[in-house]
Amino acid sequence: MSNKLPPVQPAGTKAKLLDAATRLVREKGFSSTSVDDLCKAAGVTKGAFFHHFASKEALGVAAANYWADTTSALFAQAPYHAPGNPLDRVFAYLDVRAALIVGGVAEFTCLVGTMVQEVHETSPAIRAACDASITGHAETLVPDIAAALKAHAVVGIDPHGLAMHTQAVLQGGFILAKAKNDPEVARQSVVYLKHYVALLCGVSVPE
Amino acid sequence: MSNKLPPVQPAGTKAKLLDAATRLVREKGFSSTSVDDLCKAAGVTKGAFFHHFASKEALGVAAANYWADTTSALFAQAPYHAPGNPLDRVFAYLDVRAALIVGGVAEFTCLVGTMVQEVHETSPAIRAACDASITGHAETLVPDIAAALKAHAVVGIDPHGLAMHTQAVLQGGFILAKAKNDPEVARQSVVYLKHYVALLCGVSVPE
DNA sequence: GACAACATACCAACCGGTTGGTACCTAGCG
DNA sequence: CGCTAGGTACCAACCGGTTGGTATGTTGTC
Repeated sequence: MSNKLPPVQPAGTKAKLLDAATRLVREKGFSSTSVDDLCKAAGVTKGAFFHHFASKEALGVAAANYWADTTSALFAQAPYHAPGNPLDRVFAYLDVRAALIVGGVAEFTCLVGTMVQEVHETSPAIRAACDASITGHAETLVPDIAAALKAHAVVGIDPHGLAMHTQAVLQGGFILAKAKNDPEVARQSVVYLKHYVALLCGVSVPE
Repeated sequence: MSNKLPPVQPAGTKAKLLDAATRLVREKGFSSTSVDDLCKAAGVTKGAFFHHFASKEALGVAAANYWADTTSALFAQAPYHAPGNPLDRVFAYLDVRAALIVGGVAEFTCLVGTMVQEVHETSPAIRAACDASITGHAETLVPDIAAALKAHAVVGIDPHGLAMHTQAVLQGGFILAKAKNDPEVARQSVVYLKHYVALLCGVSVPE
């Protein structure tokens, strides 16, 4: 009956706070989300909050890292790695991204893109964590992009730059979706991006 | 010597507040910019603020409209309308946009893109004003885009959709520039967009 | 003397953060 | 084995400062 595992029992106070942050910050922004809001949403007290995080800024950094972890796990097991052809994997990635843009705006938008807008000048630590999340994800696309460009003899395009460009299109689509309160404009931008990749590689856009 | 024009004399308290908002909101975000901050930056008292604006939210709406006015005046007199060829005008527009992406992040980023991220769910009035600013600017590009597509016999592309896509690329570039604290990534995304337009129209990218 | 354009002083609510304390688990010791 | 020392996890109450907003007063102009 001895239980040597982590002493916690229900779901982890820290994780509950991080989950609450992921939701609330995307709804209201970082600075409009108060520590009290977070605690209430997570069902914990403020004492517990400051036991786990030295400051609200520290929670911001932790939330960005948590976001990087959960999204990279999501994309690692996503079905877009299946195609044998690298270009088809790139197309499949963009299809997955477009398919994820559904429902309420706060549900499909990017936590770190939202946070970095607000705090890029006031919190270097959060800014760096958000940058690491975005850039780290973009880098996972580079092998497929590089292989696709090479296979189609495309020259003069930097795979890293194109990977960052895909993230720019997604982040910009999120902003437009927020402005219009409608996901459609963001999905449409992914279609234009897919079209660009197709033209670049000299193939017709699939589907 | 009788002056029947607006009774103001120096530079306009309202305009000073709006200018301060344009600067501070891009630096710190909307909710982190307090009414006191705005007043101090504009050199006016809080009584003056609430004389001109019913609430902080009302200032947000006014700032979005002010932004729409000043940027549309800027782009109306920009040199990209000169070329006789519509496609060249589109390229020139993108060159102008890229050329504007210089200096500190808060200086070239978009006020309404920043604001709408934060308040899209909490302030419908500000959200609508930001949408009007972005969409209104995008619509000014439609005639040139439509003419360019027609001149090059491109079918299946909606000029309105492509115009919105250009704004998505710009807004996304701004976010990446904030994350990296470097304008270069935003300029680069404009280059990819220009490349897309060139491929679409079957021409080589100029310069 | 009516009215717009401010200024000054103030307010209740809320902010991030701190305090002192409690409950519980584990390690070590005799 | 019992006991205690120390650490982790958490809580309720509180703190000084800041928040958006207001009430009231003053000034200059038609």
